[in-house]
Amino acid sequence: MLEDRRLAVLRAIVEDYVSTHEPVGSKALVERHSLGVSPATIRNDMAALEDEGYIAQPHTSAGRVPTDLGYRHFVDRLAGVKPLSPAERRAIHEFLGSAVDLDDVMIRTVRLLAQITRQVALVQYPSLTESTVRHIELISLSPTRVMMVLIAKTGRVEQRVIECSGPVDESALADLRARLLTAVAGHPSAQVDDTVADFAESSPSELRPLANAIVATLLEAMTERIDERVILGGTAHLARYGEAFPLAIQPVLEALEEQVVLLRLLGETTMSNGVTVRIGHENPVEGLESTSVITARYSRGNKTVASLGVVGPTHMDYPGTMGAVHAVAQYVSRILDEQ
Amino acid sequence: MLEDRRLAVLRAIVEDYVSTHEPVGSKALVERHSLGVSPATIRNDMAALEDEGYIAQPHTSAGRVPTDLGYRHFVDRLAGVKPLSPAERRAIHEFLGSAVDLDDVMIRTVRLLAQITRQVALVQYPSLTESTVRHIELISLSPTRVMMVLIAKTGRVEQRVIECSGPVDESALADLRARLLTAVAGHPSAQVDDTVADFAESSPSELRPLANAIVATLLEAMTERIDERVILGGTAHLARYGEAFPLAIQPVLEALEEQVVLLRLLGETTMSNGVTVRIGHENPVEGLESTSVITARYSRGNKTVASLGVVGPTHMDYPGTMGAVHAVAQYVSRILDEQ
DNA sequence: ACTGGCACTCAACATAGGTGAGTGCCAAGG
DNA sequence: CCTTGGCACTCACCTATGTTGAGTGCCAGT
Repeated sequence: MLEDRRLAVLRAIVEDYVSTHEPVGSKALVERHSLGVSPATIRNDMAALEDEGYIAQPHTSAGRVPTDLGYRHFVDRLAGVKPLSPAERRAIHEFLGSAVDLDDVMIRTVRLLAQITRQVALVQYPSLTESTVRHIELISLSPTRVMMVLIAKTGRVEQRVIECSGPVDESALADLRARLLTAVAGHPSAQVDDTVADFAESSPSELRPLANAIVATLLEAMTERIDERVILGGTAHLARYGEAFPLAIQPVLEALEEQVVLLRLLGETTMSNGVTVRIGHENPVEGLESTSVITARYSRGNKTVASLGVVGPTHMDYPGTMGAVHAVAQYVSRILDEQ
Repeated sequence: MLEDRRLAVLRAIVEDYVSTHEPVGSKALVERHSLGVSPATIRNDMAALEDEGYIAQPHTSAGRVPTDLGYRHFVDRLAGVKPLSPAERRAIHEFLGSAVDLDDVMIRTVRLLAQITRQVALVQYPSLTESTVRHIELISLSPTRVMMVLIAKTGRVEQRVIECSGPVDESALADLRARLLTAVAGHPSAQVDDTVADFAESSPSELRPLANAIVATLLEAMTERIDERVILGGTAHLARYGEAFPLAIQPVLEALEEQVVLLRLLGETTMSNGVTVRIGHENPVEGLESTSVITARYSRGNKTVASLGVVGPTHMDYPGTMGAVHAVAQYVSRILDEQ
């Protein structure tokens, strides 16, 4: 009972602070929420909550502000995930549905997520690794440069430029291409290691160095992980908080420019269903101590392939943002299945 | 003579303001530059310069600040382009030289440019349109979905998903692929319109709708302009100016999120050699009234293909930035030639 | 347990005076 | 005609000094 009210007070503080962005005092609380007790009682509860570390005072004689721990409690116990309105769901579906290729899906997703959450959005490319080779093309760019284009069965395309030690003529290249194709096409990637080695050994000795280079590049390209790419959108939303908060945007912008950092943020998305919330100092990244990161996994078929999410100030609307991230992840999964 | 000194004063004002970011007064000017006259004389010159619109006072009894017109004059008549140091040139060459493919070149370029200018960098993808088809691959993703991968002779790769009205079996697809390839491979794009129409007409009637869809997608993909992509880097540098200046970052960040805007900024790079500078309100873009944009074209072979540049506050170091943009454009051209 | 009352704190706002960098103008000198 | 020192003036900026009021903690009374 008593414990119940304390939690209600914490919830009320978080909600008020998120909407007003100003420290909330006992009097304002009883006015805005019907708690049925007097400000003095609330003050006692607040003192207790402060002792337990859920809220803090910026300075004496100011209202209270939730701490990271307070938000954590709010997210874990007090708040649900706010579902999107039908209109929003429809808009998402239409917007993502009209994407023409994978790049387009990714770009649209990041824009969409940034727009509906009004926050910085991150989207990781789906991992499409294990795949058999559909076609390989060798293109002579200059006498000593060959470009290899690899098309996987899933539709992934990789291109690489290979340096040759000496000039290579077209007919030799055509020969290599034909033999390479029979060596790898259709074979699952596990077998390719072997068949491709045969290809190199069976090549005429004057082409041996080039064949070896091709094999090396091919194997590297096949294991290349496209899901190491993360795209970013909505950075302008950062400026909204501007100087108003202990959210100096410079370190945040700097952190978000590092692909490695973005991967780390998305990579630790643990919960396989639902959304992951990392609050303030819980973040494993320097420069993002006063931001929260909300992520979700998305899937293709029934395998989870990658993550997406948003980065915003710790005083964000958690239920709404979690709902949006969750919904967008679902819709992306659906779109990818259709493709 | 008199005119000469006035220009020297303008130059001194621009240089001081750029380095201190504070309005510069007559006394400070004579101290920092050896102009050989007294502050009173400078005051007269300043009054004249103000009448002509080159400088302005933020308020009465403050020093002077260059106007957009003042910067324009400075760039056109007074400043040279500061060449980079050998160390910087070496660093550029090494950094760009180790790129593995086109995407990598672009990404490295944008990072490099942002880093050395300490400003927001833009890089447009090179236009690689006019090109003959090297190979076309049709891949069945699901019974009613076909993916087309198009490899151009220059190494450009485009992929498209095509919806079929009914299921298509593998053998029919193999047939289409073979005939499509003979119809377009090696033909310059001008002829393809015709040969490809023949292909569609000669297809068996049950495949006619699919063949037509393929042709439509192919023609669209061939005219697709890769140079409509612009990548962005170094946005964190915007925050450095922060609240200190009439450079509210929000509108700038917003503007820079629009691909269309970025294209417009880079697209109007007129001077075929050297660099283009657009100052403050000269910019054709809303939200960038208090920024300057410095761009240069880069080339492959001896054709200019696209532009790159930086966006920064009007009070930037013009000679240094122009030198950096120029040098990077040159090095990118060189790298592209080598590939 | 809850509540009303009360003294206390302190950021935020406002007001007022002082300081100084900077200006424009002018009359005198090259 | 250009330059210069002198001088009165302006005004952003800083500091000092109230004043206010939202908010608190504590306590005695229900």
